[in-house]
Amino acid sequence: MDMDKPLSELTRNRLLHAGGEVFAERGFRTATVREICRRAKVNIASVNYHFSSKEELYASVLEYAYQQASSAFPNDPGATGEDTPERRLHNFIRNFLSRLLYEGRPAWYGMLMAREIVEPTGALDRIIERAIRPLHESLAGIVRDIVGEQTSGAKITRCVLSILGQCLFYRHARPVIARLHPSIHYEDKDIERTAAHIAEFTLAALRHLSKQGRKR
Amino acid sequence: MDMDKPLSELTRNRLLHAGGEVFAERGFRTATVREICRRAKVNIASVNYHFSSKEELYASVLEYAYQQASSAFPNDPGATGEDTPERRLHNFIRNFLSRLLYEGRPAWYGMLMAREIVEPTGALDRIIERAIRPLHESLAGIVRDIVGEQTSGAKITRCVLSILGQCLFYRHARPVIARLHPSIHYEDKDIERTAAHIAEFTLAALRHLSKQGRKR
DNA sequence: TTGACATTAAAACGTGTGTTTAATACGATA
DNA sequence: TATCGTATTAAACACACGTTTTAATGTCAA
Repeated sequence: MDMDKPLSELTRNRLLHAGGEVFAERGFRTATVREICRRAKVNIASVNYHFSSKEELYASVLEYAYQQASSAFPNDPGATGEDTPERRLHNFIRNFLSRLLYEGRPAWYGMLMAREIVEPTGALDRIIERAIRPLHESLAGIVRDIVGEQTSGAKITRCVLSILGQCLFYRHARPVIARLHPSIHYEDKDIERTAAHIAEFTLAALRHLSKQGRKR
Repeated sequence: MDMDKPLSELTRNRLLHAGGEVFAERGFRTATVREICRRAKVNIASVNYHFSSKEELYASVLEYAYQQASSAFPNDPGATGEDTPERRLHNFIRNFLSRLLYEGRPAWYGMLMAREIVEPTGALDRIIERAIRPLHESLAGIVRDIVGEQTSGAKITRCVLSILGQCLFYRHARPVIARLHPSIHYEDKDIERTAAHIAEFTLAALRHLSKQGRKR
């Protein structure tokens, strides 16, 4: 989408796109309507005309980003019935990381979700039901397939949180990681490397739990 | 410290304490000087008189909280030479979690640090050198003792990030976890339970890596 | 008691924010 | 072309923020 051609674009769409960028970069609170309008090259009153309020714009951006993300990054791309649970776990992790760390339009939702987790707004409940809970359940299914049915639900929950925590840390602590470990990058093959580590670390833990479960 | 006895307290200390609370709850940007002064029951100009600016107050709060935290939660309490690396890891995790999740004065630093990680301010570099890097190195030492000297530094770094990510997730995603898993609480024995899980999960992964290392 | 300095307080300042208002422009239709 | 509904815009509003200013008050030593 070319921002230099105002005559060919609808104002509303431009606000959605600029809003996606700015909210993803800054989060809801720090993002300003003026910055969004500046990027969209529209008058500041347009936000209230088209969206009523900054909050409604944010809600609409979330909806739009969700639609975009659903097709670009499905939750469980490996669920073809042919992959092993181990492979599905690895795919899940790589997929989730890509959403969080990739910097382009389809990544808005991942970034918006990561921000919402640590800086909750009124939209948190909707994001939980729309994205986080399904994510959690999908991952829980994979974990259960690996550790077996004898492992308690509470234990599986803990494992899911451990996996999500590892992944999200690379998003949330990015400035810190950049300072402590400049060799860790965020291009495609680095995301692959990160996913491989998390998958290996996690699989080892899950196999241990699987054996633990079988001892009872 | 009793906020209802203004005559017995110095204004500066009251601002430090109220600032500690508000910055920990809200983060630097969202915290307001007016809220801090309201809690401290002092006039708003006092911040500029005693601390020059909101930023200087923040920096002083960090310093004060750091002093408090250093005695209450030493980094490696198990380093008496008698504990096994496995036990030291468990102690480290429990200790770190306590800092992050316990809600009382000594926890300010952990909470401030957790916030700074996801919402960096000008104080980030200082916090990295003061707290995060030492934390990282301490943990890296423990990890190395478990996996052995043949494991690469890069791999150890990844493991450290995996451990920190698991712990910090409970802090950063607290509102989400509260909604998805209301049975996960944050009292002392719950922190213990969380630490036990993370330690078990992590030890299993590290033992796997230890064996991997020995195969080469 | 006086004077110097420190501290506190109220009011105001300067700037930024999201929102509102009224005027104008635009596009479609009769 | 005129009319009407919609969209856009500039200016203003109301409020919040961190900071400054100024005057009053408190404290302490001589």
